[in-house]
Amino acid sequence: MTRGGGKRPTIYDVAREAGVATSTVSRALARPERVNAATREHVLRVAERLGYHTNQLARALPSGRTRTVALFVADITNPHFFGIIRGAEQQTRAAGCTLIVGDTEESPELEARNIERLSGSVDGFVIAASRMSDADIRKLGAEHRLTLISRQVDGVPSAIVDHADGTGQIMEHLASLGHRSVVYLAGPRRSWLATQRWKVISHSARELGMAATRLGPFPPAVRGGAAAADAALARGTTAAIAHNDLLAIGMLRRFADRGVGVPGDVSVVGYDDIFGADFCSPPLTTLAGHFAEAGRRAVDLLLGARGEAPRGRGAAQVVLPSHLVVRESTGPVRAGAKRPEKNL
Amino acid sequence: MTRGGGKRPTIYDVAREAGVATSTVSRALARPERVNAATREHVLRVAERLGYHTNQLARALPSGRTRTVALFVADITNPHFFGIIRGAEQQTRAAGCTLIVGDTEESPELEARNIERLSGSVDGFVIAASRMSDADIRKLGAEHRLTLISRQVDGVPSAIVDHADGTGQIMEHLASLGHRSVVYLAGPRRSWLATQRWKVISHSARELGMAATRLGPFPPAVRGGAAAADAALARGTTAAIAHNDLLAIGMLRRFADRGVGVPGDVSVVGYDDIFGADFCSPPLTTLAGHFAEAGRRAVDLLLGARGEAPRGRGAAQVVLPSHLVVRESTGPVRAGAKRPEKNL
DNA sequence: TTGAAAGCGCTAACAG
DNA sequence: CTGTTAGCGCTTTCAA
Repeated sequence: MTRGGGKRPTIYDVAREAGVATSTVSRALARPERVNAATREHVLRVAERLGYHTNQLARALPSGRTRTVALFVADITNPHFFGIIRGAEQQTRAAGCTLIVGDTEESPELEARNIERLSGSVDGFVIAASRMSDADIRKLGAEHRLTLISRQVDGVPSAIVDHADGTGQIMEHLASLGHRSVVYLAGPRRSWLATQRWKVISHSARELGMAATRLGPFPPAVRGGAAAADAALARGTTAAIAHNDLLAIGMLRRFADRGVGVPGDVSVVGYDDIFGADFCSPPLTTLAGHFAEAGRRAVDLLLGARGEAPRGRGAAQVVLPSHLVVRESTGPVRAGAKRPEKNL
Repeated sequence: MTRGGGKRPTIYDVAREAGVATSTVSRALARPERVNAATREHVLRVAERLGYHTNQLARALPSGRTRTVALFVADITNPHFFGIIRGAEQQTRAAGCTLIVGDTEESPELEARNIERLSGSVDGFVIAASRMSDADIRKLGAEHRLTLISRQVDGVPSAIVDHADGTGQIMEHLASLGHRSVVYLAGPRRSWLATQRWKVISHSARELGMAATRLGPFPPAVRGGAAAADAALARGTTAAIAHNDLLAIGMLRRFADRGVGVPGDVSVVGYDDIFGADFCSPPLTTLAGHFAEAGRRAVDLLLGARGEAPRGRGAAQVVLPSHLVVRESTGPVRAGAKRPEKNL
């Protein structure tokens, strides 16, 4: 409640004024078809006149359905999550529900605590880029309605953008440009994406006859870029794949400061195609995906829309397509470029 | 409620198990000082053992205090609002409350509807860049707990960044570079900021002996940049002030496409210093402010923290400092630059 | 300090 | 189709 000068009218007020029982008012409001058309009209008119609005809290108490869903993101500062938040917000609103957003600051403890705190006040949780362990997520998934974004765990519904396939695209792109070595600047240790991506990178590298090195972890933010760029340089690689665009942009800046040419001396690739990826210098080659759509689907999954499979065994695992956006931060290996050093 | 395999324990369960009355349990939980230390300990231990968690819904029903605040932003896509959202989220969480965010899509109707819908489910509202009329806001402010961000209305608490003073800084900066004319690419018609800024621009222009023209409105987004840039060009101005950084970045892109030099042919200034303003080309001169702090203060105002003045007459109007970040999108007028055309 | 009991506003049987 | 009557889980007088 915000504040009622003279108290907001309740169904009791409407009932008295309309000369009917409260249950009739309740039905007229929530189940119009189960009330005589005439009385319904009458009740509605009285409610209107009194300025009645149903108290969602009171409505939720008996049923336990709050029509609210909570979304947690690992870092609300990262533009990448904007798309997810926006999609989730749209879909939640479309379903007549309300969205709560929380920042878990890359902390699995904070994730768990938030869920604990909000449990009972929301109908379910959507977690984007969860840093919790598979086991903890599975446990939480058994106790609460829960869907994941950018993370897959058996038995828990999820929506991700196909970064595995996308990472393959990145590797082929680099190989076709003549790169013989690649460095992956990894994200947080607990990041599931980081693990998955490295798997694909190292596997593809073997197939393509390239050398691949994993460095890090680095904070997936612009400020992590300097250290990441320096580390990549120390390896003498010709191609660097950053954990995300934020890190890539930070690297671009560092390379510029150090007089290292991009893509002349080194090619740089990012993930997410965030706002700014198209106008940084040079514009960034990056893996794009419909993250707003991922947000929407995750909410759908949670709310049980679209006839999506339930949780537990056979929980729906939505995989959205990704595509590589080639811009100017990647290019052919320059003739006479340094040979990659040995993969330590 | 999410879902309880075997029902979540209630204070009744705890009371029975602990051999006390429910009211004692309630007190032990909410007013520890009003219960005997020994019984309190005992009750707490039992609650712990049973895995009891208070149902916030049930707690809110009698009191009407939901410990939840709603934040509405005009466009959740705009990075500018990220800072505000983040600050609001932090402060809300610090106060032990929960934040709901909503996108009002630049629509005053949607603002009003959202407030109506959530009224009763939240303790108050924070609206950033409201598009409603002063009268409507004042009315809403009388009926609900409400604070504003980037908008001032008599009698309603608010937190803004000092764009009036900041706009003066912009004008002086341009004047000192030798500009004799300036164009303001205005934001949405209903934008209070747009009106305020134009007032300062036209006033400063008179004082500084410059010509000033207002063009627009333009959508305050990157996509609005092309039309804005073309309009500015048609005026033959040497300096353009965009309603926000998004629009400015869009203009930069258009100028580049058309071969117009920035700042050689025309200087460009934006507002907000959003993510990306420092690495677009050229890096953007823009008015910066602590928007996260504005978000924090707005929540403080709402929750009545910091001993801030209440609403009504003398409602607190927090004004945060702004400062001009001079980058490379502004520069001296080139010798032999086109003369500004007559101000129509 | 503790217990009994009356709600908060709405929904959902169960009768009529 | 409509009214009566229990609750939902917690807080809060009012007594004891």
